[in-house]
Amino acid sequence: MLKMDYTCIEQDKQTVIVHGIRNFDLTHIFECGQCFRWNRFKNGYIGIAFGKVIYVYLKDGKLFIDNCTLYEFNDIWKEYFDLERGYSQIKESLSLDKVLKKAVKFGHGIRILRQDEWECLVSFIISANNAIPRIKKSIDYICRYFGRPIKYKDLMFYTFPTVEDLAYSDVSDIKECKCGYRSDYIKRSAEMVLSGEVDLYKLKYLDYRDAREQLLKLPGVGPKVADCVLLYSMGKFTAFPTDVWVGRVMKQFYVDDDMSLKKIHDYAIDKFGELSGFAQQYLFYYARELKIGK
DNA sequence: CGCCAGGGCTAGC
DNA sequence: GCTAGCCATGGC
Repeated sequence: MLKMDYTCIEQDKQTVIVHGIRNFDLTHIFECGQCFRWNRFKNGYIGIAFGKVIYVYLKDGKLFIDNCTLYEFNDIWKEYFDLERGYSQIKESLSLDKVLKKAVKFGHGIRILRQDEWECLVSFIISANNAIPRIKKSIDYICRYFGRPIKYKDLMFYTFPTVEDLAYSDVSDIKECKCGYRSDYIKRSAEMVLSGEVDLYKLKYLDYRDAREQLLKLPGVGPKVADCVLLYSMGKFTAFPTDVWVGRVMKQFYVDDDMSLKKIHDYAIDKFGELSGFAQQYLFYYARELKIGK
């Protein structure tokens, strides 16, 4: 079993080149619903995370990360892209299940990103009862309004605002970012994180249950949003975000049509165990791309 | 026009 | 513990 999904790296001017990359497809990674700030650019994607803009593309079986130093690769992107995890074994285990075998084949290059906790929290508060294009727009507005500008290739990008930026903001300004009734949740959650009432950046050291319980104290955070934050920013792979799409695909292949989302969630975690989060991600991408159950 | 979108909050049981 | 109605906003 391979521990890593790359072999070595080299630097060429402002680009880090990652050799021996496997189980890695940029479209799968960025279009499977786990992140909202990456956009197609030339042969790859351009985006911003942890205050840095990068342009990533695959060529000749190598991953090119432009606008990146060796230090930044090791400090940020190696973990962000979860490159030290071997996905082959995960995919093999999940593929013992007939349905997941198809889903894994369909989204073979999916990797679960390790995003910033705060950005992830706000993003998925916005996601509640919302449509993905609108979620992306609202997050973009928030970054333009409250974030810090960064220039790259004569293009302007904006960092995600800090906890303080939003805790001290005016709710009406958040509303101007088209966040609707979620604006107040964002402001109040920011205040609770800033005060330490919920110690957001320590939650990754707790187990899944305890970290989830803490997240559920935040306004705008229910079971589904909490699981997204746990899975996409804290490496809690027992999380199984159960939204309408996952509900549809589960009802199509696994459970009765009238089962509640909460029961489906519990059923899935019992079935997939430590691999629940990976299973969810393959199933979500499969279901949404193929519009299963709709 | 009504319905839906990566749900959560609240009231009522 | 569970469910029904409500919620901003825009695309269809």
